[in-house]
Amino acid sequence: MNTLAYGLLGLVARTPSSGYDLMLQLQPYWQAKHSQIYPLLAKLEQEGYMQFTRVHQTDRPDKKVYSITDKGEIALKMWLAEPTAEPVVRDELVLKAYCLQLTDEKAAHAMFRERIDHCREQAQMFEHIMKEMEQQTEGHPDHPDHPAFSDYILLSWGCRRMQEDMKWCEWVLELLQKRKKE
Amino acid sequence: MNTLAYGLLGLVARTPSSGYDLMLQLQPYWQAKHSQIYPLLAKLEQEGYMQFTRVHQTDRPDKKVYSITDKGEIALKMWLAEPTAEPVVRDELVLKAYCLQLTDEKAAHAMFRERIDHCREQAQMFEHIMKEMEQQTEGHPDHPDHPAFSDYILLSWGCRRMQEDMKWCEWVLELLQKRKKE
DNA sequence: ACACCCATGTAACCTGTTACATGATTAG
DNA sequence: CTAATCATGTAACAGGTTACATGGGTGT
Repeated sequence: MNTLAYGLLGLVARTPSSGYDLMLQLQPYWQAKHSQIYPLLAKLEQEGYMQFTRVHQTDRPDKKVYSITDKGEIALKMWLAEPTAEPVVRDELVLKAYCLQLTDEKAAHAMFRERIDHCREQAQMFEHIMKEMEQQTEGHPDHPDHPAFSDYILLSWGCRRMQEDMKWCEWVLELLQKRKKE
Repeated sequence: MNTLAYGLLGLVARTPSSGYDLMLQLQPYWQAKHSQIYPLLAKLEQEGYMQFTRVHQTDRPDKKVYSITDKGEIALKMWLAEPTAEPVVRDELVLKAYCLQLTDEKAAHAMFRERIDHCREQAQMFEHIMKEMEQQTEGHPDHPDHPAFSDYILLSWGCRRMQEDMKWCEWVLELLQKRKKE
């Protein structure tokens, strides 16, 4: 049982879903490809943490809809009580930033511009989902008992991260401007 | 040649260092254990990107001090011009946050408190190094031509990230307070 | 005496990515 | 007709962690 396994358990505990759907839901918060998810789901099912029902679809391929079992829910609750691992961040841009003196202004500028564009895109995506959610639920889901509460705090996390990353890049670009002027 | 390899190249390009030292320098920005670094350095040396000299020390074990070669510097500059990969973040706390409804107040509270403490510690570490740097260089290294400029922007990155993470956790804790009151 | 820091390395294992494979439906 | 989306899977490989292994010096 690794972190990804618990992440999947957490998702199916809320809403029974197919592997494909789980992959898409998880993507913004834990990068994992389908090739990692499908075998893991099979393993979790074999070991009794999940169960699945084959759902026939006419317009689309059939799918396996996984749902959590009692054993799965117990394991999930135990995981939640365990100490949390520290986050792992691996950002190539940070390593590149350390080598800024080896680049020309143009390349340095492009590097941070690209990241800013990427972050803006992602932030807008998060914001868009949040707005949709607020309309659907008719109000701000900022209360812990609101069914969409955890979705709300996760979206906020993603949005904040992107905005902070953007700010840092913009700050670096401003400092880099000084090179030209002086 | 993977990202870690370029990260190591970037470090030795600035200051020739031992594997042990590289591991420590890299830790805050790219988590890698010595067991990954040592074989990689050997490979980079064999392929001509780095060279090393064995340095004898009386009070401590001997060390291999790696420095960059011309081939290494060319490869490094080419990497800098290539498009940058998107950052990878894997944070167990985010997955746990999605399952908040399955936990009691105490566990939820502890989860975020622990993270806040961790972030504060890290942020203080970054701030401390920044202050030391400012004293050594006698002034703010916020100019791109300053030799400590890239260290400065990396430290700022680390500091900002920790502060933002803390803010998010505190925000979640505030929202969780509502559960009790109402 | 025991633990920690410095310093380097290997081996086994787990995690995650890329590529291979299939196939139906829908949108441009 | 071509590309994208939905849907599931396997195989090979790369990246990263944990454990094993060694050994001197320093601090408590």
